[in-house]
Amino acid sequence: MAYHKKEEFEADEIQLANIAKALGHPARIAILKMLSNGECICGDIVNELPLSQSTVSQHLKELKTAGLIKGEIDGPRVCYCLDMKACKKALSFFQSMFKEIKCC
Amino acid sequence: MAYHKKEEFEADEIQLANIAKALGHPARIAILKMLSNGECICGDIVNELPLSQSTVSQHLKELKTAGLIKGEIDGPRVCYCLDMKACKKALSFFQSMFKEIKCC
DNA sequence: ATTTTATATCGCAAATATACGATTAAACAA
DNA sequence: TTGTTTAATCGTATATTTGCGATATAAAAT
Repeated sequence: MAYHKKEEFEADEIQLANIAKALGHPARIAILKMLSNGECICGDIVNELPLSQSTVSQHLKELKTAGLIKGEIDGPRVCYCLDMKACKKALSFFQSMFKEIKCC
Repeated sequence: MAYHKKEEFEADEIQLANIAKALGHPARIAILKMLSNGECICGDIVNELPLSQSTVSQHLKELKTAGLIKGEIDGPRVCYCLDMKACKKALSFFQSMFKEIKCC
């Protein structure tokens, strides 16, 4: 029992942790970088990463679940985009986290 | 074989992902918040979190390994502090990540 | 209607993370 | 020295993540 006590923390701590967790793998950082450079098509992302198609798809799903990206069907392809609202919120989370430190 | 392909990514992607991963649990977010509020003593942190002493110690170790905090022995206690240099670097990483988006 | 192309999902194996109690170690107090 | 307090580490159980190939699905082309 009790092998995850995550729900005992405050909502905003959980939310920030979830976003951070989604960023916690180099493949997902690389994906976000590509998206922010305009590389949006799923297949292009698959081709650039040293991972199989199914693995990349899973990473994309995690980013989508975390709310950081959105996928839009474009013919036979899927075009992914950063969700700017969510990204900005994440950034401001991090900023407030690291600002006004009163520690030793 | 090959159950982690993380080393095949670029160094800065790995570095950012490691920092994000360290932030990817609400307990560690809560710890960083306490530290930034001047609550530095290990025992105080243990008392405030709904986790056992050993578990909190593990979370502290992860934050230390990620370079986000430093521990200093203070008599029988240990005083933890944010590593401001590392935190600022992390923040600037996130900022550049979420800035200048040219996506759809 | 069939085939091709692009993406998602399933099922599984290995790796890693999370949590705890028990134990150890280190500093201080008596 | 002995005991006490504080924090780290060990051992272990369970949960989650990572990765792949195989399969399913859905749109487009033939």
